[in-house]
Amino acid sequence: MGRSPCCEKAHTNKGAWTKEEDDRLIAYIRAHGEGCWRSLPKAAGLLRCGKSCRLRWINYLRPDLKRGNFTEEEDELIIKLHSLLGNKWSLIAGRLPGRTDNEIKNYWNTHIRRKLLSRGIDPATHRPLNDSSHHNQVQEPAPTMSFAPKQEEEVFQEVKDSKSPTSERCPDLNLELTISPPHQAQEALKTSVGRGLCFACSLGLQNSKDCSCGDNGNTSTATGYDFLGLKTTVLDYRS
DNA sequence: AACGAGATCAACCGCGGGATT
DNA sequence: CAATCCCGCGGTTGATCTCGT
Repeated sequence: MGRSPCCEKAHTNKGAWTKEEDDRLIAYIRAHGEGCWRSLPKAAGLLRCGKSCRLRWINYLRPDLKRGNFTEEEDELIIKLHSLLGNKWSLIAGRLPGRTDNEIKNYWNTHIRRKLLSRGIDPATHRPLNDSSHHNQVQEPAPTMSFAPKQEEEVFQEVKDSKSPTSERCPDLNLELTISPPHQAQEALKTSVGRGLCFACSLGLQNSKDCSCGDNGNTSTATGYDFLGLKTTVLDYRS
């Protein structure tokens, strides 16, 4: 099926953005809002393709970007999320306010990969590098991931729907742990997340807005569910 | 000071998939 | 239902920066 090119390549600039281009894009989006990326360049007087404008705005010009170094907490959160979701950078970015998928992807490839390797952990599988049980068919659940019974199938479905490359690349990475009988899930939650703390607290992010401990006392229900943003609105920079 | 190697990150590319016609 | 449009994603590239020699 033929696909029309995203833009008239012959008349578009490429490469690094100039200050003037940035200013034009910012001014246009301030006045008209995001969206209609295909028609935006012409309307804004930019010789760029819509995709390029979108990327520039999302990854660099958005006012709510955090920028700066990643904190240790963010590092650990990214590692945890990657162990569950694989290279779903946009999903991971959705749980890190002010961070973009591109930024996280770059950070993963340049910093975290090396960090995990130095710990003797395979960044692709999140298993010890010399773990011979890697190829076993029967797996133990990952130690820290568990979901409340009520929502676990939804969570599993989301991961499954995402056609996680992790599960294809690493069939041993046990995503099945999300569909355990209720009592197992509860027990796993108590032991792995720790004394009924929510996932955010288990990562040391007490009092963060992702903390669901205090919601309604039903900590175990809120945890994994909320963790993937299925109960609460997934953080969305576009909103 | 000069150079090369490695690290970093902004930007590009191609594709998948939902929405629309 | 098929064709097309458009958005968004993940992988990759290449320019620039940093550091060691």
